[in-house]
Amino acid sequence: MRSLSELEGVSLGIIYNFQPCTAYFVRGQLKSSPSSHWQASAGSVYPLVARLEELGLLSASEDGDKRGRKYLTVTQTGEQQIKEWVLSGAQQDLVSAIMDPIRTRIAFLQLLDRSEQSQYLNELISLMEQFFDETLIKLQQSPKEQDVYGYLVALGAMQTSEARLNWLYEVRKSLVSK
Amino acid sequence: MRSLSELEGVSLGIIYNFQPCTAYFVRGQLKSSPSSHWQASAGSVYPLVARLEELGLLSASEDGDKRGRKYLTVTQTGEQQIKEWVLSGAQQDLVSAIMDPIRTRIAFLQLLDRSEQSQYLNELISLMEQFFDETLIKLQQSPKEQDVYGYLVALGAMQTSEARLNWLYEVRKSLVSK
DNA sequence: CGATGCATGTAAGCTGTTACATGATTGC
DNA sequence: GCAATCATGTAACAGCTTACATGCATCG
Repeated sequence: MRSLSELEGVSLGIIYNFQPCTAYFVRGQLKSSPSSHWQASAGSVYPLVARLEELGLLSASEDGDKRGRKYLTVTQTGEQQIKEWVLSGAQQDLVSAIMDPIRTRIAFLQLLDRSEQSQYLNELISLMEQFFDETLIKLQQSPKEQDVYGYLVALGAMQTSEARLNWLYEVRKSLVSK
Repeated sequence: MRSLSELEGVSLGIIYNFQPCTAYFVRGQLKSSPSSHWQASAGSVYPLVARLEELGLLSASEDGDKRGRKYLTVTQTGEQQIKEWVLSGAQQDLVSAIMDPIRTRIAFLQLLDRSEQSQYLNELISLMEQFFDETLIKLQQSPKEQDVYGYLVALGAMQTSEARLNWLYEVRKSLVSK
């Protein structure tokens, strides 16, 4: 059986953690996740659910309630597949591949003149500080004892964010004093 | 004019930094970039170059040399587009959206039993240490005076990597001692 | 003279996006 | 009663991947 894509993996995982739940709920979880990378549009999630159902990884309640809600649960095969997906993290490319759109752009900062550069960096730093504060608050709200895994994920998001922010300070320092 | 995708942005940027150069060279640069997220298969780069040429953002030497090489250069319009792409980094979603496949998987670690968890975490940490060492070496080889931007990118990759590794240590600590 | 690397490209297929369309329920 | 939110889905399209196909150049 083919391996799951990232979106398939997280989606199945979310369904597993909150089952029985709806596809709509999964979308909400994805949107509010610390890595807000997941846009999880309707056009991706519903076909995805249909796909996973056809593969026998999850089952849906027949034509839902009067409101049209279909409740999803993960099958045993599905559970096994999530495990394999989680374990597939232990590969060089997944460990190394951390893409940062800001870092990517810094490589081409020389295209801007000096004043544009410092203005841009100030904007970036301001936005990053905002985001960092948000992740800090989310972390403090995250109940450490109740859901260790959720807490650890929030902690990771916060620490990565902190590292990026500190790096941006260094970038500004070396480009301004240059 | 529509805005550039991430891959289009970096590719144009690379061509700008190294022009005149070939599409093949761009692929090589993408592969060796610190964010090795970019796979840059032939099937993506060549159509991309054709696309950007049609948009008038870059121009290619007519049917290349005997060896078939086509040299690419960025037009003035293209230069302006890179600038806009760089500046487009100052948006909340780009500042926040840092996706980490490892962090994503930790959210579902409870599916593994205790011994599987610690074995998995040890594997991850071992791989991360390897990758961190590599980024450190790359950073030390990166000539700080000659190419500040390249140095800063490498520095960012190293610091993010360091933060992730330290986070993984904390994850292991809290899950083992639990 | 054969393997490896340089260099170009195409075709099929999958996944995801945007935009649209529909209808029930809840709260003001 | 109307707006917002819950909830499902579809159609067109874009972008990227894998796999394939081709040919020249260089080095041992």
